[in-house]
Amino acid sequence: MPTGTTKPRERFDALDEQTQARWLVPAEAEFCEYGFEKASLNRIITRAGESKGRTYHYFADKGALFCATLERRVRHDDFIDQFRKAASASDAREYWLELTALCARLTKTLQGDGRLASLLRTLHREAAAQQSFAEPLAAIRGSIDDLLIAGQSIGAVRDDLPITLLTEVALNLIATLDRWFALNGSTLSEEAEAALSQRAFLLLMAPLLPPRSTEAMSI
Amino acid sequence: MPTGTTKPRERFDALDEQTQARWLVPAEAEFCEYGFEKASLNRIITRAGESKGRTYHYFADKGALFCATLERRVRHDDFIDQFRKAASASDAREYWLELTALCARLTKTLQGDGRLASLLRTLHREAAAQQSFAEPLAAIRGSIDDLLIAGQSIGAVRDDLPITLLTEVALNLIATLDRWFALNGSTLSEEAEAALSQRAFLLLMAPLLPPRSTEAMSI
DNA sequence: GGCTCATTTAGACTGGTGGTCTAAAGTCGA
DNA sequence: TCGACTTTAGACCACCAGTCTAAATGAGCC
Repeated sequence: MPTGTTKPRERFDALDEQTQARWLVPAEAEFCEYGFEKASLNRIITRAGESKGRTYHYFADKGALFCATLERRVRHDDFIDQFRKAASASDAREYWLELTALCARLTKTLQGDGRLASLLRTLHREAAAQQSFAEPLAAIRGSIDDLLIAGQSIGAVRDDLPITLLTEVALNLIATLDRWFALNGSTLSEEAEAALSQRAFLLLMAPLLPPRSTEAMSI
Repeated sequence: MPTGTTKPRERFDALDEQTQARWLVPAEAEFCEYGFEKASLNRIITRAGESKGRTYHYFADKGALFCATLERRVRHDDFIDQFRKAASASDAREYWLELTALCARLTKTLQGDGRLASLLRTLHREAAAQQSFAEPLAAIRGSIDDLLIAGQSIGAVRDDLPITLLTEVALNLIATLDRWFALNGSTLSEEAEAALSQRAFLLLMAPLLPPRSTEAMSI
């Protein structure tokens, strides 16, 4: 490493968009096709028409390239607004209606952007990818934490279990539903899938709602 | 390959237990420490004091070795009984009590056998591992399908969503809970963890129960 | 014992991996 | 024009999973 003033990441961010795309376009294609571990950095470099030295000058490692690729696709600004809106709901009904809308929008976004969906699935499946995306991921978890805490304060979300556990459950349920529809959606008609997808939201809601008395009894 | 009569797997199964252990013991240690992808077959072979030729004579590939390693640890006979018992419950209350017991037992088993827990977590996390364990995994999914269908017939389990979706959700919830406790359990006292773990079972139950009317309304 | 033929075995070898290193080329202020 | 620093190309490294060849071994059979 040089005198220590600039890090690969800063150097890359300073590049103009077009130059950045030289790596990010082939990288996205590669990561979408092969996932993280099986993606070949050598192949990406070759397809980018770049050299190894230059590549490692701008990226600390394979994970940093994946991170940059994912960050370019992800546009969370709009979602943050909807998060805030849901968090400021004044009763349980409004809260869950907002979350329903948010989820529907997420679904639509993923359906409209196959590349993003693919990268996110890779992120969810591969531990190595999660590691390189650790900070953004922690921020997302934090946002969900906040959202659930807001839900608790109006009685929309159970408060008999640790927040981080609920967040983990919610995050993994979303990923599970997404994956199931990605695998099984093709066997359904367009409308059937939409209807089912809406109903499947109940699966996400159910474990987050305050428990019913009958459940508590049975333990 | 030889005349085609015997396959690597058959050859390995024909070996006596002690000889099998020459591979399986170091393989288990390696897979537990590094997971599937990052485990080094070369290292396993070296630690086993075996040669590459002999190893590939008994195992088709790295996945086959992982499969054999996992199969040795997994003792599902006893669980099958409990599955059957739950499936033959005559009302919802009995059904869920049985499942509670089954889950408690699973928890205890995993706590008592760290190696098994580690291998199962690897299986859940890494797609490549799942691929080599595909048939057993399909069998497990089938068993859960059956269990849920039995639950539906006595009104213990919702029937407004595809069974395979419910199974996937259940399987992933179990894995999520297990992982959360593996990561966060150390910060809890023994009793607190046990109590919490029992309460967390509600998270698994909730999405499987027939929906309450208020939920259905809010959609 | 010998002969034959198939199986078993050791380990060199292959084409790939992510990542490092060196030395040349470029850049820029004085 | 010099010197100091940054950027760049690509040879190189250790290691990977998996293949291949040629020697060793073993089982029947004479």
